Amino acid sequence: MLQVSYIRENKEKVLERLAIRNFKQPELVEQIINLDEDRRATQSELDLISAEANAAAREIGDLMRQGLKERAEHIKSQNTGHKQKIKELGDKLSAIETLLQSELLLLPNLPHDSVPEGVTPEENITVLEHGNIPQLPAHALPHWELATKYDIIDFELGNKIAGAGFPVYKGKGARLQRALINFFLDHANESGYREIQPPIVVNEASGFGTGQLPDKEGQMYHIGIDNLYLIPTAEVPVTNLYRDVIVKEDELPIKNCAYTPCFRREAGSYGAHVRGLNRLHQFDKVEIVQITHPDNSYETLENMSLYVQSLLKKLDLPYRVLSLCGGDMSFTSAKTYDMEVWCAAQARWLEVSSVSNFETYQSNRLKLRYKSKDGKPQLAHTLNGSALALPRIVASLLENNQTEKGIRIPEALIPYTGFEIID
RNA sequence: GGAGAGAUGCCUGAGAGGCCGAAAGGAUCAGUUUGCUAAACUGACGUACUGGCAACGGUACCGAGGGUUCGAAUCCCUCUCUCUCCGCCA
Repeated sequence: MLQVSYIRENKEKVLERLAIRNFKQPELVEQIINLDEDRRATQSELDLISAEANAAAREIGDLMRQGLKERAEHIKSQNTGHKQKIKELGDKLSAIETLLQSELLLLPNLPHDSVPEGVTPEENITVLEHGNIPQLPAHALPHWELATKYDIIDFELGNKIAGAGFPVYKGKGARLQRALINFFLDHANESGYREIQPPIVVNEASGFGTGQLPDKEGQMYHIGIDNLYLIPTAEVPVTNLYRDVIVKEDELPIKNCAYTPCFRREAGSYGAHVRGLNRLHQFDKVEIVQITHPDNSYETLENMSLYVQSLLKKLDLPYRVLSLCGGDMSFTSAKTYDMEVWCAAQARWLEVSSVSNFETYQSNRLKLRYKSKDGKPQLAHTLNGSALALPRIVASLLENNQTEKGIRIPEALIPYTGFEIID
């Protein structure tokens, strides 16, 4: 959520930045500024009357204590209108605030100056490509056929147990999952991320804190009886650890990571592009989350990008890095890099990570601040990234590394799997 | 699922209609002092909105929302959450 004071003082800049992301309702900015003015006027009026009422009450109290009951009664009779007025103004104020709040929620984050203009994914900028596109044998198979061939992932069985999008991993398939999780966690730990094991259900307040609620309500599984949501990403619980928190400046940066299963309803998805592991309702992911000083967040974003790339290099996966254009970035992001891995048999790039700087957009909602030794509390910057999401990594490992003898496991992963080939 | 207790500042915890934005202790920060570690003493020490160049003011906030009252952290109602005991269970 953007800060009203910032919008008020930088109206032109806000409009210009929103245009970069092709935002369709620029009139909201004007409305918000007007509402804010209204809010402040009402607030002052209310403050003034409250001050009068407080003064009168104090005087009555003093008089009562002195036993001057008559004079007290006199003042009482003179101040009968306050209560009514305070109530009216209070109601008016909260109505304005509710409206203001709901309009603020409709404004996306402002893209950073370095974010490319554009509307569609085609306008994303390829920052770099790394690795060689593998040459596959004549009868190369897509991963969902390989999964069946080697009996490592069973989509049918998942259908029976839960439904489409809930695969069952078996044997070496299951061990590969576990290996990847440990591989990712170990590397995150080595890079200074503290490991967190959070709840995988969250309450409403947490959903609001990171912005999944109210807009993405339909994308989360909701446990009605207890009013809890299955997390769509570890970002939600791990970032919400710092909701309503003021940290000390010298504690920054805060680096946390977590492995969790992630649950997404993916309502409305269908078609060939979501076959196999490409898009699931439940998947595993290691997430990295940082809270930084505003001065450092873009440097941190670059470092997080490099960190994710280092994982892909270790796994020998050809990848490219995209800088998302304004129109393709998520609502809450100020700048996002997507990492895509080449899936050889499908012959397409698949997104395996998304690294974003949210600047103060999340922290404003979370009320996540830092305090310098002398200064006032300031909003911190939050960043996160997948490091990494498993299914598409598995898909590309299967497709890219298929040989006559079986699926070759990359060198760096063998200590984790305990086997060199899936056959 | 049954019964009970509770929710106050960074933490512990007092406060039971006005003198309460809130005692006291701890933590933290600044200073004084002692040779170091440490201790003692002094001072500072919530957040948000808002007025003002500033000094300094105003308002709100004691889990949330309502109510009673001239006046509510304190009384009443509703809700949420936490804890304890019993039951069930990994």
